[in-house]
Amino acid sequence: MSQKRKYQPTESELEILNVLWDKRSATVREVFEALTGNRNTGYTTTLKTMQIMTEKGLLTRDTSSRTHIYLPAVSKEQTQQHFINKMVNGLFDGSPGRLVMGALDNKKLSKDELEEIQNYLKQFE
Amino acid sequence: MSQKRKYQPTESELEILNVLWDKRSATVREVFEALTGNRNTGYTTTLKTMQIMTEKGLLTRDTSSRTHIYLPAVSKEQTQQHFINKMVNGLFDGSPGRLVMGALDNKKLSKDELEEIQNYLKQFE
DNA sequence: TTTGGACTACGATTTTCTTCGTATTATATT
DNA sequence: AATATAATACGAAGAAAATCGTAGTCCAAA
Repeated sequence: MSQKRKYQPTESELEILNVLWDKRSATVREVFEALTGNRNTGYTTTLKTMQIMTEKGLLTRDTSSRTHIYLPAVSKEQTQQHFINKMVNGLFDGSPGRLVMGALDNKKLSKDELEEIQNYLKQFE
Repeated sequence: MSQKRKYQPTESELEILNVLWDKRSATVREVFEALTGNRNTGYTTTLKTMQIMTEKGLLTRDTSSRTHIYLPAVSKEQTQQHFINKMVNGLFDGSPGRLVMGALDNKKLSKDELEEIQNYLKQFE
């Protein structure tokens, strides 16, 4: 029974998580730097959001030094599955298969990716 | 160039759209009835939300009778693609293929659905 | 014809998310 | 040592979403 988490990341929290999933761990400054380009918000916005995420249990942090070091407390895969389920239930009549087919229809799907999927599918046979 | 819609449905707007996509058209009362079971909100909440959705251009309505009749103004497929793209960008590194594989990993995927996907994939070869 | 039920309109409240400014403290540079 | 730089904490404003209550209107049944 996969215990349902109380808090799931919001949109801007997801952007922060993406940075942390990529870097494994980072300071607020590093996350902020990685984010500029995408977003255009102030440093304290990122700080505040990461503090809230820590309260929510989405991040953990090492506060032993003055400059705190943050880590993701939720895995990317776990989060992906949550949103896949949400999408399946909310938009694909509860059928994961329909989501798969919807994603296969996606215009941005490349030949290479299609081939990769073909191969991936073999493992289910 | 698929013109990007100004408004995309929120979560509770999506629930309403699902009813309308299913029924093709419905009154507020009918939507409300269909929703009880899922949600537990008052009638005027549904009414208000549907009025806002009409302002946003997500619904249209026939107001010639006292009891208004609502219709979806956006297609399900179009909406699905929007959220697929959003998910791909926000959670799957911009790769639709990874979303497909994530959805294939979904526990609730049945044997039948897998087979259906296998067949569906053939059309891309 | 009166009255009760069902409908719409709309303002207002609550909650959640996002953003920022300011105060305070620690560190580093001159 | 003094000052500038950079970090955290925190309150609060702003915006969007969700919810509800009430007022007013139409219609049908008694």
